[in-house]
Amino acid sequence: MDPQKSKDLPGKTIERLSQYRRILFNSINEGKVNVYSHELARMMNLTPVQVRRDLMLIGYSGSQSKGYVIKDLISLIGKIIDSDEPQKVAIVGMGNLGRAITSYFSGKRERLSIVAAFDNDMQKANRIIAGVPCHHVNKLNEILPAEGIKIAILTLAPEATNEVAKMLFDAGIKGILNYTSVPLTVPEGVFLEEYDIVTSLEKLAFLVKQDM
Amino acid sequence: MDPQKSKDLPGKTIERLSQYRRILFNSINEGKVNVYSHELARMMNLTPVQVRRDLMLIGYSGSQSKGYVIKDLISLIGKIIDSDEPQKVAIVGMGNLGRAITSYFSGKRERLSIVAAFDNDMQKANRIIAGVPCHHVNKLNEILPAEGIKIAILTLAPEATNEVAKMLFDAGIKGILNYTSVPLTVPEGVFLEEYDIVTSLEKLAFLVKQDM
DNA sequence: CTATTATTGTTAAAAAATTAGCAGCCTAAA
DNA sequence: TTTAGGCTGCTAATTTTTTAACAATAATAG
Repeated sequence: MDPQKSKDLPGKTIERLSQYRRILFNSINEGKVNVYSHELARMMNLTPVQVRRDLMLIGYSGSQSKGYVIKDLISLIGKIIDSDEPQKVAIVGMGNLGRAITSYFSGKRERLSIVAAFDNDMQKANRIIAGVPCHHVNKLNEILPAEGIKIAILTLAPEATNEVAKMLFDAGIKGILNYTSVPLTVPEGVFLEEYDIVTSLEKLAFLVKQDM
Repeated sequence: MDPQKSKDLPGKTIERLSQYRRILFNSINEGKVNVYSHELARMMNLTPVQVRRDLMLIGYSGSQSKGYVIKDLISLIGKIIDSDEPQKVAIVGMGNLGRAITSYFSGKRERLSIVAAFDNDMQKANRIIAGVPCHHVNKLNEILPAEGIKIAILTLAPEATNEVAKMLFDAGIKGILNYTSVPLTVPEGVFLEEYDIVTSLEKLAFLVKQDM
């Protein structure tokens, strides 16, 4: 596909591409070779039109009779969303949530892996936690540039968030996945994804309440 | 505000209302009484226009000179998104993530609290974990209706997800917050919020890569 | 060989969410 | 008093995302 184009893929399409790929890995393992848009749609809980449109945007063509060739599609999605060299990720804050996410990822992906953890608790420094070496936060400045880490996951206490975020920017971080309850402001050129559990739960509670 | 109206508040506005409220609690604690749209916007990392629009939608009016009265705003948001009686939540799957979320919530909110946990590991049944009584999943059918639980958080292994989801629907669950990597399909009348860590991280990695 | 069916690819329409623009109002200073 | 400045509330425009509609195409059955 035209590499120029992938720059302006809609954000939502990127998210779905990541999910298509994972779902399709399962299908491959089940021995499937081809897939129709309506099948993929049902697996992902979308409409077939949306699937076709997403695939159109990335320039992938299937056949009218057989649908899409799963392994080709997986490979194309990889070409678009994966980077050439593996990307390293740091996680900051090794409380319950930090450990949960780290061990969830541990050894799961090779192109995108958590290679360093940080915490402000001296007890946790210089140990391996959930399979990842843990350092004291004051080492951020050394380790991130040295390891070439550009992406960080934030799972720390609200009080510390802003201060640590600043350290991350100084250390050259370009992408932040913020699981704190503190809304972050990032400098120009840094990407931010935020997710807040309480918000989702309150929204859900609202919808359920309204419906009664 | 007109109760009819709150039915069709945009989803994104609901999410922001939940966040406004939490941010405003902090402001109150710092002794602030009034807040301007641009202040609230900066705290939340939004534009002032968006803040004003959200507040317009819920029918709240501030004053041109003082902005909004924080405690009134908090109270109005509560009237809209909270339900009259406290809502009970169950969490299914007491692995790392399940425990992390549970202990994060433990005792934090009164109107919305996790009151029961479930796991398919017999070892975990009939114990208190992260402050919440844990049962075996085969008790779902008894406990959820008995306790009047309408909302469930899913933090279990992918293999088990679909089967357990079905049990939840049968037990009368009306809202599901799905943290599994399995996309769910829910029956008519059940609300679904999904969030997948891997997707966010892959999207972020894509954006960072593209930017270089 | 032709008609039928089911699928894709794409353009166009619709819906949802954000952003812009500005009238009107309050305050305070001149 | 009058004027200037800064803020809200709202309508309209824009952008983003989803959905609809349908021509084109391949396989299949008759």
